[in-house]
Amino acid sequence: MQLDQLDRSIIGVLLEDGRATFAQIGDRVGLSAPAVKRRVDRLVASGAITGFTVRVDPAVVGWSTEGYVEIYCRGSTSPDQILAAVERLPEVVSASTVTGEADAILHILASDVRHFEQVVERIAREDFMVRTKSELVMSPLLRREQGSLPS
Amino acid sequence: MQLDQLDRSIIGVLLEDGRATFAQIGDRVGLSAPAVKRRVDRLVASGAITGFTVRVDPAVVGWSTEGYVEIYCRGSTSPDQILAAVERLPEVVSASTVTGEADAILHILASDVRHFEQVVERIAREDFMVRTKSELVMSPLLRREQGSLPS
DNA sequence: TTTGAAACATAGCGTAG
DNA sequence: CTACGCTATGTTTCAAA
Repeated sequence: MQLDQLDRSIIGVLLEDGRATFAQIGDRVGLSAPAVKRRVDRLVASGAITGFTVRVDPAVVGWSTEGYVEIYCRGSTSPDQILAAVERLPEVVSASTVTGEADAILHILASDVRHFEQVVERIAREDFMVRTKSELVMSPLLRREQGSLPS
Repeated sequence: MQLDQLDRSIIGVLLEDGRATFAQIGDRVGLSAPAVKRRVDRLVASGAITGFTVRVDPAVVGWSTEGYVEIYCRGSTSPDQILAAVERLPEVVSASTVTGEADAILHILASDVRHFEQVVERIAREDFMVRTKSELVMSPLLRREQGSLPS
């Protein structure tokens, strides 16, 4: 789907405040509330907006340990195999195949270091896995996952 | 702040649907709408909930290139210096100091590979920087940033 | 928790580009 | 024909009892 400038402005407002009313959004982008609603509905239907959520402080809700795991797989491993292995684990928050030495990077949230270790062990036991390399987060300096639009 | 089981259930509902009405949340957790509102207000005031947003498909919106950059700094570099350097760059979506060889991992969204390269170059020019190691995302397999609660 | 007023969402309809 | 604004009605929010 193709977004025009109005769609992009609306998404920009919603990224800042996902509960902004249609009238508030309309004031900022120059449309009436019903017009904004129609566009938001269309953005949701088309998949440009995939959902509405809250941003939560991970430490407060109990995800106090965070880390990245690079995984190295056998040459014959497909992305689908990796996905099938990680999507069962709710602690895996994102997974992507990457260029470079590693085959994929996983982002993991766990309740403590022990829990993190258990998750890594379960991943390491997959039969396509050659080795893993973990990096535990010490201080989260910046966290604005998907917080703006390209200029 | 300490969360009880009700708070955790409310956050769970809001993670799935950030626009759920207080009455809908109440139905699922067993409270009246005003009672839910009071709790949500308290969760926001206490910082457990840091905001409301939309989830957006990064590709649709123009962030079609994604990558991770490990940075290696001089021994004397403080986390604050790293933060100061990256928070100016809107393309840096998260930054954390980590254990292991690298000092920090940055998660970056860019509009294309050229743009990504420019961002990495700007980071590399910081005077505390020794070297960087980039991994470009090929396929995003899984993306549920902060999508659930610890069990 | 209930209540009632104000704000909001949302469908229908007419209009302009 | 698509997208807008306006208006009317049902829902939700929210503060006070």
